[in-house]
Amino acid sequence: MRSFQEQWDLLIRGVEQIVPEDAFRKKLEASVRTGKPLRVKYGIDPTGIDVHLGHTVPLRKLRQFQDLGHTAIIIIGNYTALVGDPSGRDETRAKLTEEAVEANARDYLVQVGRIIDMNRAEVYRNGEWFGKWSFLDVLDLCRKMTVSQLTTRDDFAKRLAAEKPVYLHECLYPLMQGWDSVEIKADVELGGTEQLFSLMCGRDLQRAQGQDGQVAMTMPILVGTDGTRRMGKSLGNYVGVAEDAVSQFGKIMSIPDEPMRQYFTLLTDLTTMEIERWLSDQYNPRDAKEALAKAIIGQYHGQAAADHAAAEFRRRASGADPEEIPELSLPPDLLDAAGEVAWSRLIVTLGLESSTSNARRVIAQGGVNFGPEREAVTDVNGKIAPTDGMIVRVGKRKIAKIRL
RNA sequence: GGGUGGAUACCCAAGUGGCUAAAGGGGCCAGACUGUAAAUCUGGUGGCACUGCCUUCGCAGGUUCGAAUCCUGCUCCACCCA
Repeated sequence: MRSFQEQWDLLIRGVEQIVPEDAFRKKLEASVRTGKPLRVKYGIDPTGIDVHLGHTVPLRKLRQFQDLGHTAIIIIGNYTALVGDPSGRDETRAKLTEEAVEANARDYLVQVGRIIDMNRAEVYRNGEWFGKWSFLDVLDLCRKMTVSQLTTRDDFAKRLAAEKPVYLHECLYPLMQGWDSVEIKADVELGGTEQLFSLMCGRDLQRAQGQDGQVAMTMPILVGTDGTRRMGKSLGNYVGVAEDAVSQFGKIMSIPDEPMRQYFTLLTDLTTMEIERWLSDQYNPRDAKEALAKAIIGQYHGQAAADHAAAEFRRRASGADPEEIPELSLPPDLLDAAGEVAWSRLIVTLGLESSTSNARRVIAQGGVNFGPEREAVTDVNGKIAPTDGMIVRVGKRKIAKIRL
């Protein structure tokens, strides 16, 4: 086992806050001294199915704990998912059916396995204990928190101020999450900064049960590919860990320059010195971003795939056609007696635009060309006699090859 | 139970009888430029058999030459007072 100082230095990297820091120091020291691993908890609500880079921030930290010999504990909030976590939300989450939750949970665990060593991790569903509770038990749990404690929460306070609804069941969420910590006797709980309230709730509940309260370790919220809002599926600004390398590469290259430091720090293992070097004036930001993308993608697809994705991206950036062009057979009745078809119709048939109106617009904007010579299509009402193998390009990224 | 405010295009949000396929912003798309699918600038952004036609402003009716705008009923949402 590594020394206290070594562990400490590694573990605090990228962390937003440790509350209380002092308690963490003591726990870690004790662990080093006794050789007893810390029990580190991370909870997930199985509400969606795409694990994205934002989720990997606390997960990577959890993996770090694991690599230092501590115990990773994943809590699947199958019961809490039925409630809906209000944290950081300005709206109420939709509730899910139990079957959907369980399907999501299984899917989640597979994806989480890309980051966490599942062979060494403990996994629990919080329905394991909450499923056995009676209403009295619930009431008893409710005694642990006051309304005013709840309303001091930023997200609730905001919603109340904005005259948006706050439902009672949402108020129970932090208590449930906190109780999970009691059940598994957590030493540390990881979460995003918006989770602090819930994490501290767990500490309070544990102490009320006579346990040594857990330490809350919060990680910064990763900004999405738009560079402004948090990464999230519903915002469409996320990079999924299960996506193919080329797509991931493109998305990472599309982030603004500003969040590069955050991405480097939270999503790669590069040392602080290496990161600072990439961000210094001696490198073109494009090259730094490429290094960033490679470092991230390598973790999920291997270095070879990452390099390939970079090469592929360069090809496209230089205007060349991608290696693989989707091919599509045209239905025979598409062509008229003269063997021709309207450009707008062809573009829609090839799936390059969603409507003829859009197709016509993009033609009018000079965004369509075809064939090896990249002959431009200029006439909105124009027709073409398609030939086998003909390539049609719309905009910079959309392309298709015709099969007759 | 009583009261008030609200429901407009992908999202936010103007519009309260005709000039409204519907302001503005975001997002998205295209073009230019470049350091990249960054930034910046320009244009576009309901559909179609497209110099025209059709459909859209919570739902269903009604008034009117003409309605997102007025009337009636309904549905949904929020807040306030009890």
